[in-house]
Amino acid sequence: MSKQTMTIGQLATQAGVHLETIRYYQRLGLVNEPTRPLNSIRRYDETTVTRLRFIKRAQQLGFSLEDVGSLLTLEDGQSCRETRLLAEKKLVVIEQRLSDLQRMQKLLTALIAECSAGKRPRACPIIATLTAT
Amino acid sequence: MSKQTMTIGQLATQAGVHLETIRYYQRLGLVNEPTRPLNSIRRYDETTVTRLRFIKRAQQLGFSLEDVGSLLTLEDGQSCRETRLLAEKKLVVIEQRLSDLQRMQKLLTALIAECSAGKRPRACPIIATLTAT
DNA sequence: ATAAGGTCTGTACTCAACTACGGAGTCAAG
DNA sequence: CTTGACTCCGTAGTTGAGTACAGACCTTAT
Repeated sequence: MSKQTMTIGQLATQAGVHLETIRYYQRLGLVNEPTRPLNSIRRYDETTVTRLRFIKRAQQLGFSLEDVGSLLTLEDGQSCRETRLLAEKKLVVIEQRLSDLQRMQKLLTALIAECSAGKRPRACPIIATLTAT
Repeated sequence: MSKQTMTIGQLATQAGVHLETIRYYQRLGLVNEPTRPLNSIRRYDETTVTRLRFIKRAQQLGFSLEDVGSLLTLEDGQSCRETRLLAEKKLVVIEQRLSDLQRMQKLLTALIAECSAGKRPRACPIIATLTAT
Protein backbone atom coordinates (compact mmCIF):
# COMPACT_ATOMS: atom_id res chain seq x y z
CA MET A 1 0.00 0.00 0.00
CA SER A 2 1.29 3.39 -1.01
CA LYS A 3 1.47 6.14 1.59
CA GLN A 4 -1.28 8.66 2.00
CA THR A 5 -0.31 11.95 0.49
CA MET A 6 -3.19 13.47 -1.46
CA THR A 7 -5.68 15.91 -0.07
CA ILE A 8 -9.32 15.34 -0.93
CA GLY A 9 -9.17 18.06 -3.57
CA GLN A 10 -6.26 16.42 -5.34
CA LEU A 11 -8.01 13.08 -5.06
CA ALA A 12 -11.04 14.56 -6.75
CA THR A 13 -9.12 15.93 -9.73
CA GLN A 14 -7.07 12.73 -10.04
CA ALA A 15 -10.18 10.61 -10.15
CA GLY A 16 -12.14 13.07 -12.24
CA VAL A 17 -15.06 13.34 -9.86
CA HIS A 18 -16.53 16.20 -7.91
CA LEU A 19 -15.13 16.64 -4.44
CA GLU A 20 -18.53 16.51 -2.85
CA THR A 21 -19.17 13.25 -4.59
CA ILE A 22 -16.32 11.70 -2.66
CA ARG A 23 -17.80 12.81 0.63
CA TYR A 24 -21.13 11.43 -0.51
CA TYR A 25 -19.60 8.04 -1.27
CA GLN A 26 -17.91 8.07 2.09
CA ARG A 27 -21.26 8.57 3.76
CA LEU A 28 -22.56 5.57 1.84
CA GLY A 29 -19.56 3.51 2.83
CA LEU A 30 -18.32 2.98 -0.72
CA VAL A 31 -15.09 4.83 -0.06
CA ASN A 32 -13.41 4.78 3.30
CA GLU A 33 -12.56 7.89 5.23
CA PRO A 34 -9.01 7.75 6.56
CA THR A 35 -8.73 8.75 10.19
CA ARG A 36 -8.02 12.37 10.64
CA PRO A 37 -4.73 13.21 12.37
CA LEU A 38 -5.23 15.38 15.41
CA ASN A 39 -5.65 18.98 14.32
CA SER A 40 -4.98 18.22 10.70
CA ILE A 41 -6.68 17.07 7.54
CA ARG A 42 -7.20 13.67 5.95
CA ARG A 43 -4.82 12.29 3.32
CA TYR A 44 -5.51 9.76 0.60
CA ASP A 45 -3.50 7.42 -1.60
CA GLU A 46 -3.72 6.02 -5.13
CA THR A 47 -5.97 3.11 -4.21
CA THR A 48 -8.79 5.53 -3.56
CA VAL A 49 -8.39 7.04 -7.03
CA THR A 50 -8.72 3.55 -8.44
CA ARG A 51 -11.80 2.84 -6.41
CA LEU A 52 -13.49 6.04 -7.49
CA ARG A 53 -12.83 5.28 -11.13
CA PHE A 54 -14.23 1.82 -10.66
CA ILE A 55 -17.41 3.19 -9.20
CA LYS A 56 -17.89 5.56 -12.12
CA ARG A 57 -17.30 2.89 -14.73
CA ALA A 58 -19.63 0.47 -13.02
CA GLN A 59 -22.32 3.14 -13.00
CA GLN A 60 -21.96 3.62 -16.72
CA LEU A 61 -22.65 -0.06 -17.11
CA GLY A 62 -26.00 0.45 -15.48
CA PHE A 63 -25.17 -0.56 -11.91
CA SER A 64 -26.64 1.47 -9.07
CA LEU A 65 -24.51 2.57 -6.15
CA GLU A 66 -26.12 -0.20 -4.16
CA ASP A 67 -25.01 -2.72 -6.79
CA VAL A 68 -21.56 -1.22 -6.67
CA GLY A 69 -21.54 -1.68 -2.92
CA SER A 70 -22.12 -5.38 -3.27
CA LEU A 71 -19.57 -5.71 -6.07
CA LEU A 72 -17.08 -4.10 -3.76
CA THR A 73 -17.65 -6.75 -1.14
CA LEU A 74 -16.11 -9.17 -3.63
CA GLU A 75 -12.94 -7.16 -3.33
CA ASP A 76 -12.34 -8.38 0.19
CA GLY A 77 -13.65 -11.89 -0.37
CA GLN A 78 -15.20 -13.16 2.81
CA SER A 79 -16.51 -16.67 2.81
CA CYS A 80 -16.01 -18.51 -0.42
CA ARG A 81 -19.62 -19.61 -0.53
CA GLU A 82 -21.00 -16.11 -0.27
CA THR A 83 -18.53 -14.66 -2.69
CA ARG A 84 -19.38 -17.33 -5.17
CA LEU A 85 -23.13 -16.87 -4.89
CA LEU A 86 -22.84 -13.15 -5.37
CA ALA A 87 -20.45 -13.55 -8.27
CA GLU A 88 -22.86 -15.94 -9.94
CA LYS A 89 -25.75 -13.55 -9.57
CA LYS A 90 -23.79 -10.65 -10.99
CA LEU A 91 -22.54 -12.78 -13.81
CA VAL A 92 -26.06 -13.53 -14.96
CA VAL A 93 -26.87 -9.84 -15.09
CA ILE A 94 -23.69 -9.06 -16.92
CA GLU A 95 -24.26 -11.73 -19.52
CA GLN A 96 -27.74 -10.46 -20.17
CA ARG A 97 -26.40 -6.97 -20.71
CA LEU A 98 -23.61 -8.22 -22.88
CA SER A 99 -25.99 -9.89 -25.22
CA ASP A 100 -28.22 -6.84 -25.41
CA LEU A 101 -25.26 -4.65 -26.17
CA GLN A 102 -23.92 -7.06 -28.75
CA ARG A 103 -27.20 -7.02 -30.56
CA MET A 104 -27.20 -3.25 -30.62
CA GLN A 105 -23.64 -3.26 -31.79
CA LYS A 106 -24.40 -5.55 -34.69
CA LEU A 107 -27.36 -3.52 -35.74
CA LEU A 108 -25.59 -0.20 -35.59
CA THR A 109 -22.64 -1.56 -37.51
CA ALA A 110 -24.92 -2.83 -40.23
CA LEU A 111 -26.77 0.44 -40.32
CA ILE A 112 -23.59 2.44 -40.72
CA ALA A 113 -22.40 0.13 -43.48
CA GLU A 114 -25.63 0.61 -45.37
CA CYS A 115 -25.45 4.34 -45.06
CA SER A 116 -21.86 4.36 -46.22
CA ALA A 117 -22.84 2.26 -49.19
CA GLY A 118 -25.02 5.17 -50.19
CA LYS A 119 -28.29 3.40 -49.80
CA ARG A 120 -31.25 5.62 -49.35
CA PRO A 121 -32.21 6.34 -45.76
CA ARG A 122 -34.50 3.76 -44.33
CA ALA A 123 -36.04 2.97 -40.99
CA CYS A 124 -33.72 1.32 -38.52
CA PRO A 125 -35.32 -1.44 -36.52
CA ILE A 126 -33.35 -0.65 -33.40
CA ILE A 127 -36.26 -1.36 -31.16
CA ALA A 128 -36.35 -4.89 -32.43
CA THR A 129 -32.86 -5.46 -31.13
CA LEU A 130 -33.84 -5.42 -27.50
CA THR A 131 -37.22 -6.93 -27.78
CA ALA A 132 -36.80 -10.41 -26.45
CA THR A 133 -39.60 -10.82 -23.96
CA MET B 1 -49.88 -2.12 -37.85
CA SER B 2 -52.05 -4.09 -35.46
CA LYS B 3 -55.25 -2.49 -34.28
CA GLN B 4 -55.45 -0.57 -31.06
CA THR B 5 -57.23 -2.56 -28.39
CA MET B 6 -55.45 -2.27 -25.07
CA THR B 7 -56.28 0.25 -22.38
CA ILE B 8 -53.39 1.97 -20.69
CA GLY B 9 -53.73 -0.31 -17.69
CA GLN B 10 -53.41 -3.42 -19.82
CA LEU B 11 -50.51 -1.87 -21.65
CA ALA B 12 -48.77 -1.29 -18.34
CA THR B 13 -49.11 -4.87 -17.18
CA GLN B 14 -48.14 -6.24 -20.60
CA ALA B 15 -44.99 -4.17 -20.64
CA GLY B 16 -44.25 -4.65 -16.97
CA VAL B 17 -44.05 -0.97 -16.15
CA HIS B 18 -46.01 1.27 -13.85
CA LEU B 19 -48.97 2.98 -15.48
CA GLU B 20 -47.80 6.41 -14.43
CA THR B 21 -44.47 5.70 -16.04
CA ILE B 22 -46.21 5.43 -19.38
CA ARG B 23 -47.82 8.82 -18.98
CA TYR B 24 -44.46 10.19 -17.96
CA TYR B 25 -42.83 8.85 -21.11
CA GLN B 26 -45.63 10.30 -23.15
CA ARG B 27 -44.95 13.70 -21.68
CA LEU B 28 -41.31 13.27 -22.64
CA GLY B 29 -42.28 12.25 -26.14
CA LEU B 30 -40.74 8.78 -25.90
CA VAL B 31 -44.08 7.07 -26.34
CA ASN B 32 -46.81 8.54 -28.43
CA GLU B 33 -50.27 9.25 -27.12
CA PRO B 34 -52.94 7.97 -29.50
CA THR B 35 -55.67 10.47 -30.18
CA ARG B 36 -58.58 10.11 -27.86
CA PRO B 37 -61.91 9.24 -29.50
CA LEU B 38 -64.62 11.71 -28.62
CA ASN B 39 -65.97 10.92 -25.15
CA SER B 40 -63.92 7.81 -24.86
CA ILE B 41 -60.53 6.57 -23.74
CA ARG B 42 -57.27 5.92 -25.56
CA ARG B 43 -56.39 2.49 -26.89
CA TYR B 44 -52.96 1.05 -27.55
CA ASP B 45 -51.47 -1.76 -29.61
CA GLU B 46 -48.58 -4.21 -29.33
CA THR B 47 -46.01 -1.88 -30.80
CA THR B 48 -46.23 0.27 -27.71
CA VAL B 49 -45.52 -2.72 -25.49
CA THR B 50 -42.41 -3.31 -27.56
CA ARG B 51 -41.32 0.26 -27.29
CA LEU B 52 -41.74 0.31 -23.53
CA ARG B 53 -39.67 -2.83 -23.18
CA PHE B 54 -37.00 -1.33 -25.36
CA ILE B 55 -36.81 1.72 -23.16
CA LYS B 56 -36.44 -0.34 -20.04
CA ARG B 57 -33.73 -2.53 -21.52
CA ALA B 58 -31.80 0.44 -22.81
CA GLN B 59 -31.93 2.00 -19.37
CA GLN B 60 -30.45 -1.13 -17.85
CA LEU B 61 -27.57 -0.74 -20.25
CA GLY B 62 -26.83 2.62 -18.74
CA PHE B 63 -28.59 4.90 -21.21
CA SER B 64 -30.54 7.85 -19.88
CA LEU B 65 -34.01 8.66 -21.13
CA GLU B 66 -32.44 11.40 -23.20
CA ASP B 67 -30.11 8.86 -24.81
CA VAL B 68 -33.07 6.64 -25.43
CA GLY B 69 -34.81 9.50 -27.14
CA SER B 70 -32.02 9.87 -29.61
CA LEU B 71 -31.75 6.12 -30.16
CA LEU B 72 -35.41 6.18 -31.01
CA THR B 73 -34.86 8.72 -33.73
CA LEU B 74 -32.89 6.01 -35.52
CA GLU B 75 -36.10 4.07 -35.68
CA ASP B 76 -37.57 6.46 -38.20
CA GLY B 77 -34.33 7.13 -40.06
CA GLN B 78 -34.34 10.67 -41.36
CA SER B 79 -31.41 11.77 -43.41
CA CYS B 80 -28.80 9.13 -43.98
CA ARG B 81 -26.01 11.44 -42.92
CA GLU B 82 -27.54 12.25 -39.56
CA THR B 83 -28.54 8.71 -38.86
CA ARG B 84 -25.07 7.56 -39.60
CA LEU B 85 -23.38 10.13 -37.39
CA LEU B 86 -25.60 9.28 -34.49
CA ALA B 87 -25.14 5.57 -35.01
CA GLU B 88 -21.40 6.00 -35.02
CA LYS B 89 -21.44 7.95 -31.80
CA LYS B 90 -23.61 5.41 -30.06
CA LEU B 91 -21.48 2.60 -31.36
CA VAL B 92 -18.38 4.00 -29.70
CA VAL B 93 -20.14 4.13 -26.36
CA ILE B 94 -21.48 0.65 -26.77
CA GLU B 95 -18.12 -0.81 -27.62
CA GLN B 96 -16.57 0.78 -24.57
CA ARG B 97 -19.24 -0.72 -22.39
CA LEU B 98 -18.92 -4.07 -24.04
CA SER B 99 -15.26 -4.27 -23.27
CA ASP B 100 -15.79 -3.23 -19.66
CA LEU B 101 -18.48 -5.83 -19.24
CA GLN B 102 -16.40 -8.50 -20.90
CA ARG B 103 -13.59 -7.87 -18.49
CA MET B 104 -15.95 -8.18 -15.56
CA GLN B 105 -17.39 -11.32 -17.03
CA LYS B 106 -13.99 -12.95 -17.35
CA LEU B 107 -13.04 -12.04 -13.87
CA LEU B 108 -16.22 -13.28 -12.29
CA THR B 109 -16.05 -16.51 -14.21
CA ALA B 110 -12.51 -17.11 -13.01
CA LEU B 111 -13.51 -16.25 -9.48
CA ILE B 112 -16.37 -18.70 -9.49
CA ALA B 113 -14.16 -21.42 -10.90
CA GLU B 114 -11.64 -20.90 -8.14
CA CYS B 115 -14.27 -21.06 -5.50
CA SER B 116 -15.71 -24.20 -6.98
CA ALA B 117 -12.28 -25.75 -7.00
CA GLY B 118 -12.39 -25.39 -3.24
CA LYS B 119 -9.60 -22.91 -2.99
CA ARG B 120 -9.56 -20.87 0.16
CA PRO B 121 -11.34 -17.56 -0.04
CA ARG B 122 -9.13 -14.81 -1.34
CA ALA B 123 -9.49 -11.22 -2.30
CA CYS B 124 -11.05 -10.63 -5.68
CA PRO B 125 -9.40 -7.91 -7.72
CA ILE B 126 -12.65 -6.78 -9.25
CA ILE B 127 -11.69 -3.16 -9.04
CA ALA B 128 -8.71 -3.84 -11.23
CA THR B 129 -11.04 -4.96 -14.01
CA LEU B 130 -12.35 -1.51 -14.74
CA THR B 131 -9.32 0.49 -13.97
CA ALA B 132 -7.99 1.48 -17.32
CA THR B 133 -7.31 5.16 -17.01
C1' DA C 1 2.36 35.94 11.52
C1' DT C 2 -0.90 36.61 8.33
C1' DA C 3 -3.81 36.30 4.37
C1' DA C 4 -5.41 33.39 0.58
C1' DG C 5 -7.00 29.27 -0.41
C1' DG C 6 -8.11 24.31 0.87
C1' DT C 7 -10.60 21.22 4.34
C1' DC C 8 -14.32 19.92 7.62
C1' DT C 9 -19.07 19.38 9.11
C1' DG C 10 -23.68 19.78 8.63
C1' DT C 11 -27.51 21.04 6.24
C1' DA C 12 -29.97 22.38 2.19
C1' DC C 13 -30.74 22.47 -2.69
C1' DT C 14 -31.00 20.32 -7.49
C1' DC C 15 -32.18 17.11 -11.17
C1' DA C 16 -33.76 12.85 -13.39
C1' DA C 17 -36.91 9.47 -13.12
C1' DC C 18 -40.48 8.10 -11.35
C1' DT C 19 -44.96 7.48 -8.18
C1' DA C 20 -49.13 9.11 -5.87
C1' DC C 21 -53.40 11.42 -5.61
C1' DG C 22 -57.78 14.08 -6.20
C1' DG C 23 -61.73 14.81 -8.66
C1' DA C 24 -64.14 14.38 -12.98
C1' DG C 25 -65.27 11.43 -16.84
C1' DT C 26 -65.90 6.48 -19.08
C1' DC C 27 -66.75 1.33 -19.27
C1' DA C 28 -68.98 -2.84 -18.53
C1' DA C 29 -71.12 -6.55 -15.52
C1' DG C 30 -75.16 -7.47 -13.31
C1' DC D 1 -79.24 1.96 -15.28
C1' DT D 2 -76.47 1.69 -11.57
C1' DT D 3 -72.15 0.76 -9.31
C1' DG D 4 -67.37 -0.51 -8.95
C1' DA D 5 -63.29 -0.36 -11.56
C1' DC D 6 -60.67 2.06 -14.80
C1' DT D 7 -59.11 6.41 -17.40
C1' DC D 8 -57.92 11.31 -17.74
C1' DC D 9 -55.54 15.45 -16.32
C1' DG D 10 -53.07 18.26 -13.45
C1' DT D 11 -50.29 18.77 -9.76
C1' DA D 12 -47.58 17.24 -5.88
C1' DG D 13 -44.48 14.00 -3.47
C1' DT D 14 -40.47 10.54 -3.44
C1' DT D 15 -35.97 8.42 -4.33
C1' DG D 16 -31.25 8.08 -5.94
C1' DA D 17 -27.39 10.53 -7.02
C1' DG D 18 -25.28 14.12 -6.59
C1' DT D 19 -24.01 19.65 -5.71
C1' DA D 20 -23.82 23.90 -3.14
C1' DC D 21 -22.87 26.56 0.67
C1' DA D 22 -21.91 28.67 5.31
C1' DG D 23 -18.90 29.17 8.98
C1' DA D 24 -15.10 27.22 11.50
C1' DC D 25 -10.70 25.05 11.04
C1' DC D 26 -5.98 23.92 8.65
C1' DT D 27 -1.91 24.83 5.41
C1' DT D 28 1.45 27.29 3.11
C1' DA D 29 3.66 30.91 0.60
C1' DT D 30 5.18 35.36 1.53
